[in-house]
Amino acid sequence: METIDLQNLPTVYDPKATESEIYSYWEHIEAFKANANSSKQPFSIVIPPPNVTGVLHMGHAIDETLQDILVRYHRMSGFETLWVPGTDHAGIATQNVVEKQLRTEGTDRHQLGRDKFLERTWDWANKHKSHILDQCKRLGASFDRTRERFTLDEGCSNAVKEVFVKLYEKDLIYKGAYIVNWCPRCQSAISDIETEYETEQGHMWEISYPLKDESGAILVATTRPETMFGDVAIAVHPDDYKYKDLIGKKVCIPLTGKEIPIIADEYVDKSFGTGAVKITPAHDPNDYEVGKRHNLSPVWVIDEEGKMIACGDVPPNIHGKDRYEAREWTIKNLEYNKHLLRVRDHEHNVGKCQRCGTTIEPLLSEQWFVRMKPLAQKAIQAIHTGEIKFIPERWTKNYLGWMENIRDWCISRQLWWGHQIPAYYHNETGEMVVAKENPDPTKYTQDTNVLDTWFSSGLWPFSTMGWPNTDSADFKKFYPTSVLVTGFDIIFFWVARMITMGYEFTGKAPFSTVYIHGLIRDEHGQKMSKSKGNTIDPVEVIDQYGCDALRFTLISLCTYGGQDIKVSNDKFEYGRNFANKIWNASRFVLMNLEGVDNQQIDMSKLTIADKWILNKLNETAKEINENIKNYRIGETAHILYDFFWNAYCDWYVEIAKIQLRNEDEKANTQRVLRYVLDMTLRLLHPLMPHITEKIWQLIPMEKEEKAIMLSSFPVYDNKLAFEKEAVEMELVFETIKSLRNARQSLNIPVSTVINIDIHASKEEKPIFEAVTSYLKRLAKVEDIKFSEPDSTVAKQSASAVVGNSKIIIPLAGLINLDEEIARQNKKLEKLLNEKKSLDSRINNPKFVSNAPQELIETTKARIEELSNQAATIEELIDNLRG
RNA sequence: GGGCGUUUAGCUCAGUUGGUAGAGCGCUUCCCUUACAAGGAAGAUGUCGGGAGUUCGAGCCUCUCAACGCCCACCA
Repeated sequence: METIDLQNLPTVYDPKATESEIYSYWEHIEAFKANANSSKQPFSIVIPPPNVTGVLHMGHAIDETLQDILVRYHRMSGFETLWVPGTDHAGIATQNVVEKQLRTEGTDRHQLGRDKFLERTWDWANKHKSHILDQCKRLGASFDRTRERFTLDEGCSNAVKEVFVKLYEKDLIYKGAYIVNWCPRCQSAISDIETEYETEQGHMWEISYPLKDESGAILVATTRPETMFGDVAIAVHPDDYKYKDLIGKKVCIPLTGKEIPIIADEYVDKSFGTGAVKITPAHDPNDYEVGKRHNLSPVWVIDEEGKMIACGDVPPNIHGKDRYEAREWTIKNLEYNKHLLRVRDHEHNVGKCQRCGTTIEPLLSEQWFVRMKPLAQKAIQAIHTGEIKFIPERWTKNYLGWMENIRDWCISRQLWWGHQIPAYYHNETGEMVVAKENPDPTKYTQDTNVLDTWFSSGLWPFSTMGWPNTDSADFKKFYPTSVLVTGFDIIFFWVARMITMGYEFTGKAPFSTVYIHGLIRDEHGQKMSKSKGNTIDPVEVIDQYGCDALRFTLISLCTYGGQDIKVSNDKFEYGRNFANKIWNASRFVLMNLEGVDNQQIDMSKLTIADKWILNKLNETAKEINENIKNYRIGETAHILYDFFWNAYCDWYVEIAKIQLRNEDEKANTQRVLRYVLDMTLRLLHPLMPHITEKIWQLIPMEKEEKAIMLSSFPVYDNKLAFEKEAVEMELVFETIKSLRNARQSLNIPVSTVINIDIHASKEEKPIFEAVTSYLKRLAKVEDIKFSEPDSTVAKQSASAVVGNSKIIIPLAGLINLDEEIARQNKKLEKLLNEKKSLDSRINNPKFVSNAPQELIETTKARIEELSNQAATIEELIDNLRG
């Protein structure tokens, strides 16, 4: 990197210029590249692959940032670290996008044909594939682009075929006719979890089905009258006395007159509706089960587009009509023919397609399924054995609940974009062969269905590592991965499937930890969505505030409990301001490192303040390591913010200004300033990669690595523990604050010179003597005098009681005595209040007998201190009244 | 119907082994002090949702009630 004049750095941090420069530098030195042949301990993460159709949103921002923090932390901590990037082909979503394009061109996929359509979709995917990962680069993601994968690439496709064939051979995949959730718009089956239920205001129609023998009628309640033409029976509860005599009789379907039986089945709830249910096996999951029990053949009346089928069972007037139009026609005609006896408003839940929002049609059709129950066993076991743990823990219950009640997974989709099912049918005999390759393309035709997108995502942790080649270097080195980071919304879709597939095919958990973070919401707590128009574009935030500001803000909002995170645009000022603070403090340090040597800190020449900051840095390093290891990432942001701003900037840098003017202390102070800055930047680097790298490159010192991201992460070091000085400095800070407080509340202008007289206790005197230069500058004191603890106090003095000493500010004629008396009384009251409550505690015999000894000791000591201070203040007040 | 989460300063939220509450923003006062006004200094502000219990001691543990939110199941 070019040399820069450290004296003339801009006063405002410029993230835009910095970020692109720094990211290119990392790419240039290949800092993200993992080495599968390394002897270092591995740490690996696979990215939850964003959809190729996607544009970066806040959910990616938080997810990628958390992963990047873990990755950078481990890389710096000596692990061979791999973060695999990639994208998901997103079956339905992508096909929808391309189909939409075709529609605007006045054509559709059927006119184009499968091959041409796929060609076109591949073009589109290839064009967009890099886009979202390039956007992730703006987030500072340190993933290894040389290992970028796509769920539909050759390797993943090979893994998919391998898995499909193996599962089929073990009878864990089967083909069968079942009621599935059918989306009439996507024209495909979708899985149970792709179906979202919404409460809708509907109606309950009560329809009278006349008995064939004309002895009466049976009243049936339904929310979907248009399906009545597919009825094959009316069911009642076997014990329902109302209907006992009707069981076995026949009724006629109104409007068509088709005869169907009245049957008895336990499924019917006597108390709901009329107690009689129409059974439509082809269009309702429960009815299907009833139909099967009673050997009733299903009758299809609604087709794959949601239109009424032109068959003998459906009245000709509605042949080919949409299901809702058919409903209206049916109701009108039932009413006209006096078959409709009652209509009630009825609130019910309606299934919707997750992708397009279209109301699902339960449809009996032939699909491919994965038998999940046997596969789930190990995935459940893994939680109990602790092989896999969820963070936060509460998600385990959620996961287990789903796993233990898991149902078969419908994996076939009637789409073109995706992994085509590796089943082949003989053109003449129809014989089916399931194999990785077509046994004879001249004789066999491949199944036209493709697999659910999540089928390939479920293999992601090992398909990206070269599996099924278990000898591949990446698989051997980096599988199983270390941790999976994602939002709770895809625990069932994705996490659960990776775990089941991982165990089945690699015999191992694909990761040992699942780290679940909250969802990003808008400032009102609403989920962000394009349709609501309440999204915040991370790229815009980066342009406005900078990537590190975005990252730091988001991270600081992450709680250990994984609560959802509400953000609004201006929240990012928090991170922006912090970045700017880092920049300016660093700028100060760099400006004052002129002529600095390459020496280490001289530990024999440390001042009390040097020891305090080194101790504090050391404690901070310890806490950061612990918190990252425990996935308390939000906490690391708070700790570092507090350390850098409130300790390093507000106190140490201010004190360093004094020490730098002292020729004896200058050189070592420079080294301490530099060392603490260096270490703090390293601690901050995982959170704020760009600014820390930028500044680190500018620090004049010998560096073991080319980049901070490759340097070693600070850990606790015994040599830097200075507990005694840390406590002593607290007294110094309290003294300075008290003096500032006195000046402010007594309205003593900066221009007025004050002197102080320290009546120091024997133990505290050496501390005050060591820091007179700090007191003078930071508390704006001209002259400092020391007196014996019990010396007479000058009349008309303001004062401050700290520790066991008192600081006297003689101010004859300058202050309003009543004001000072009031100020002291307020302080006194505070002390006495605290003392009172501690007294009542210590006077309680039960407390003394039950509380831990250590607490009793500190309570006693505190009471002692409080009473001494209170007595001193009372004396001072008397003196003022004098 | 089952499960989970939330309720703490005006706002947004932290607060894991139970020892009398913190941050950011906002607010008040002073300050352009040669790193930073996106800054510095000094301050004010809380019966920790209601009720009961356990305990020497509860924001934290137990029970209960209330409000809001989410997930799962889904009776036609």
